[in-house]
Amino acid sequence: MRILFMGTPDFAVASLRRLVEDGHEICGVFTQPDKPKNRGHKVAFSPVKEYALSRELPVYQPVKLRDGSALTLVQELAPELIVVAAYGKILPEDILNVPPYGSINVHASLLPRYRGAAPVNRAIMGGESVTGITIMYMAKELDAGDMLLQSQTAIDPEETAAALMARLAHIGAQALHDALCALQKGTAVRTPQQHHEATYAPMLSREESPIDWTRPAQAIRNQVRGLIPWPCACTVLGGQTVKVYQTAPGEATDAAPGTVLSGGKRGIEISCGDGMSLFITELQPEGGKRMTADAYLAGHSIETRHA
RNA sequence: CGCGGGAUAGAGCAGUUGGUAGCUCGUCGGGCUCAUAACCCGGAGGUCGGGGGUUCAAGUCCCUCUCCCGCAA
Repeated sequence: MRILFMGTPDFAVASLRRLVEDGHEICGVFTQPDKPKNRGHKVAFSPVKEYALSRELPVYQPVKLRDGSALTLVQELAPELIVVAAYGKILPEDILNVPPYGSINVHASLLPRYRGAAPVNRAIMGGESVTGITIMYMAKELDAGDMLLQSQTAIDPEETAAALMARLAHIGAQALHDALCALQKGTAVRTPQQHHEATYAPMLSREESPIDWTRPAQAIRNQVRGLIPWPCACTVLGGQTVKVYQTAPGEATDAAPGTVLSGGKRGIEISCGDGMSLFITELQPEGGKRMTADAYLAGHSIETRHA
């Protein structure tokens, strides 16, 4: 099939790669414009752009989609189908309606739950034990279109958002493949979403990083897992901000939330809001590298209070 | 030229006004203990990121290169 692909991060690359390997004709790849990103002010290409360039696929990086020129471009590319995976821009209806087969989206949640920009992170932060991929037709309202198929997977209790995201990228690619097969055979079924059960997964923000130790231990552990690799949960230890990468379950305690109870081989034990503690087992101080709590303790003294 | 922190023993850190490098953990050997994520004794391990300069003397001061990281985007 002649496909116009739109995506930006690694999650989207898996789907694009699968389309290419399945022999589809990729008439164009839309991805977010290059922006000054890293330290310094170096511009970095999106993972999708990197991959597209390596396959010599035509890359387009429109800044605005509603000024008419993007619509004209899509019409000129004349795709039979548009496939979107974590593109990061809202598509106007007139563009969605260009291809005869319509426009479909690879979304990393079991819709109608977790509609929006950060479904994987929010699912983990919400303590979910199951999530998945939904392939759906795109509609005017965000992530509200009719579903083509879903594929679910269990979330390991210790799995980080980064790890789950990588798994879902592959599951998504497979689901996309299956959906396209159904579309081409004409066996695809449209299932409307149960809109009243919809929940939303808004974009993550840096303000969600600081750990609130008055929350329950498990909620904090979910926050730590869910915010990896960005923005990461953080707290203040000995006057300096540290990112918390991994935690382990603790024990019952009656200490005030946020109290450092111990520091040893099991990690740095801190009391939480529900009478339980947790152990920080892996962290990263400002300006330092990611390290185990054990290593951190070798060169930092423990203080008994923090923010 | 966006702001800033850092590079010292396998790991994490100290190192004062320049004077031949120290701590914690780990590691090796020994001891103690019913036992230990415990404790005691002893040992090994570093051309102080690379290059250049100042000096009688540089981890420490100056210049430069490379790499790592936090913030901001």
